[in-house]
Amino acid sequence: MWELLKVFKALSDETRMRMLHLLLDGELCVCEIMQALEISQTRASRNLGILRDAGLLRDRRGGKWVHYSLNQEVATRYSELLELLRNQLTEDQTMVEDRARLEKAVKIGRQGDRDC
Amino acid sequence: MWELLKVFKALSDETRMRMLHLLLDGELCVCEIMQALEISQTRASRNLGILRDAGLLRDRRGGKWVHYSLNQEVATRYSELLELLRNQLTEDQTMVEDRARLEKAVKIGRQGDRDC
DNA sequence: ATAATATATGCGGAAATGCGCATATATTAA
DNA sequence: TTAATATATGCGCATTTCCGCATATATTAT
Repeated sequence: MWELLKVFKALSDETRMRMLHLLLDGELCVCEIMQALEISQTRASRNLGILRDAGLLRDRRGGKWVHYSLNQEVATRYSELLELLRNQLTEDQTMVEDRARLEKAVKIGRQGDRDC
Repeated sequence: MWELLKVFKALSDETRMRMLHLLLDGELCVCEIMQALEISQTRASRNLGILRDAGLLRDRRGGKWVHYSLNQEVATRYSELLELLRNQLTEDQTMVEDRARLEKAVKIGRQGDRDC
């Protein structure tokens, strides 16, 4: 019960719902998410950490960047939840805008560019 | 998005998860739920109201009692969520105990007993 | 080595949440 | 009517949550 409760708590926040929705389509780094959602670095990092601690995301460092993606094990156990997010949110105006900004988003400070 | 967010917020609380789980098996009045969960009347009423306001429950007055049950329209839209609750919680020790207490629970003050 | 970039985190304050107490409201019984 | 029962709610307080600021850490470039 506590695991499911932690998952619901993690999902009960607009910022985190938007993050998770973007991550349904694949791995992203923190700076891409900040740009897509137009939020501060602190806010992005904190909320991604909450989703990770709830078991929904995993992270992976690649060079300067930390990449977040769905934790497949948990994502499978709660696939109904993720489908719900996809179905109910994809058409939402906020999500449309998030995805539009994500397309334009760039990993900042790319001189060097090793290991994106 | 706001509707789904409200649903997640409503579910992100232990008391409300337990209530909803009991209500998966059918309509209950406030005093039955207080007894099953061993919580105060205030706490029961407040949290049932939150689940109702999130659209998950409907209420119906019958005599002295207010009966809460799943809002079928919304429960259908979010059936995946309810299935998740059922699958992940039914075996949980807390839920087993809640159901045991519910079986023994009685509508208090039954002299008269009109309209249960 | 130093500098620049990307992310995480301690701290503090503002806002939201959870809940008990007392009380209000609704219904029924006498 | 008054009394008893079932539920809802205003208020206050303790706890939690959210987030910005400043700063720490990690990595890469020079």
